[in-house]
Amino acid sequence: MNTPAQASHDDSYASEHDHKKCVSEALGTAEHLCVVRGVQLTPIRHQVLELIWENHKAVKAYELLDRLKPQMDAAKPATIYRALDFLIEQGLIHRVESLNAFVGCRCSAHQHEQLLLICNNCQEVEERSAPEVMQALSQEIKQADFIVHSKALEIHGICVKCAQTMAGEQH
Amino acid sequence: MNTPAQASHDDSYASEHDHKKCVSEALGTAEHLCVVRGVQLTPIRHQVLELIWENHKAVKAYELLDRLKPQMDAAKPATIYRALDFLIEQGLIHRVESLNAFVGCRCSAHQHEQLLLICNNCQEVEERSAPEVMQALSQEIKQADFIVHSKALEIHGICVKCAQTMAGEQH
DNA sequence: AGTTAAGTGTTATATTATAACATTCGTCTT
DNA sequence: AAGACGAATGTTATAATATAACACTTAACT
Ligand SMILES: [Zn+2]
Ligand SMILES: [Zn+2]
Ligand SMILES: [Zn+2]
Ligand SMILES: [Zn+2]
Repeated sequence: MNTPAQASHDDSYASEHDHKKCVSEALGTAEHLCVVRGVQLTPIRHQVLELIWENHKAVKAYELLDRLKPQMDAAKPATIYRALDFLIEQGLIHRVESLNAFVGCRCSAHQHEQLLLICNNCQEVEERSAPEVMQALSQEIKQADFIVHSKALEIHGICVKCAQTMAGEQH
Repeated sequence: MNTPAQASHDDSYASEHDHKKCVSEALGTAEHLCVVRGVQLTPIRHQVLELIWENHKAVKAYELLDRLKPQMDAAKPATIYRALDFLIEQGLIHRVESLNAFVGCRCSAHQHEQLLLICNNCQEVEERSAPEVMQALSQEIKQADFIVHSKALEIHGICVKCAQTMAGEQH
């Protein structure tokens, strides 16, 4: 009937925020946008989006496949990749190029290209719209006479929570 | 539909600049840096670096392998990946995350993290140090309390030469 | 009914990357 | 000289990521 064990375990981010709200907002926005756009958020696509939103970590396609199989025995790589293609096209998830992985997008309704801060320790991804960076980038690209199709702006490192945890453990 | 209308000769960039100079500078710098650092630019590593520098396009690992085989029949995937790992560690090449490909670095001796402008038409990659972008990025990352390990800043689109070619062909 | 387009099922394969262990070779030690 | 070592490479196998190709279903439209 429901899924009680969602935000209770090792999810560090979830321990500090109301992740159910993240999920319901993301799914609600996705459903709304798909209706408005006249595209189909089919059961498979919806399930994959939910799986991606289990947490804020970047997740691999084959890990999603493993997570989907219990609910859908017929799931194959194409099942996942087709759903991912759709979700990316609709701007509902980000592909994290430097990890070959995927993460839910919190800004589906607005501009989609964001700066991604990717923690090498916990795999969580923080999106930032970083307007000053984007402004400087526009200038730079204009100077280069380059016609932009898409941007991948990915920073790897240690997020603030992991940094605190590590500091507390003092090596 | 329209045909892709690629640049007819393989080396559009080279037709407009002295590419031999690019190569000799890149190899010279690499040799020098490796001596200074006390690391070995072995024959295999040197050959792979030369192959990467055949042009300014992002090149795939298995394409390099194919190019290496005539010179080195024993070449296997590990041969290439080990050489690439070394060249990346030494900052002599960039890994283009969004293409799973590699390109020579023109700034080996200086800072290595650059903005990459990647042409979807000709695959050439332009590096730009983009100081204003980097400055804004530092600010943004600082605000996020994030500890940076590495950056992947990749813009896809159409380079100025391809744009001109396309415009000349009047679509 | 016939046609079409989107979505999915299914099988197979292509592409990218790493693991694991053996061998070679130069250098340092004894 | 013999042995030990570490770096690089040789070699085999496999893991991980992604796409191609074609069949089938469904719903909408003609
Ligand atoms: Zn959340
Ligand atoms: Zn973290
Ligand atoms: Zn050149
Ligand atoms: Zn181009």
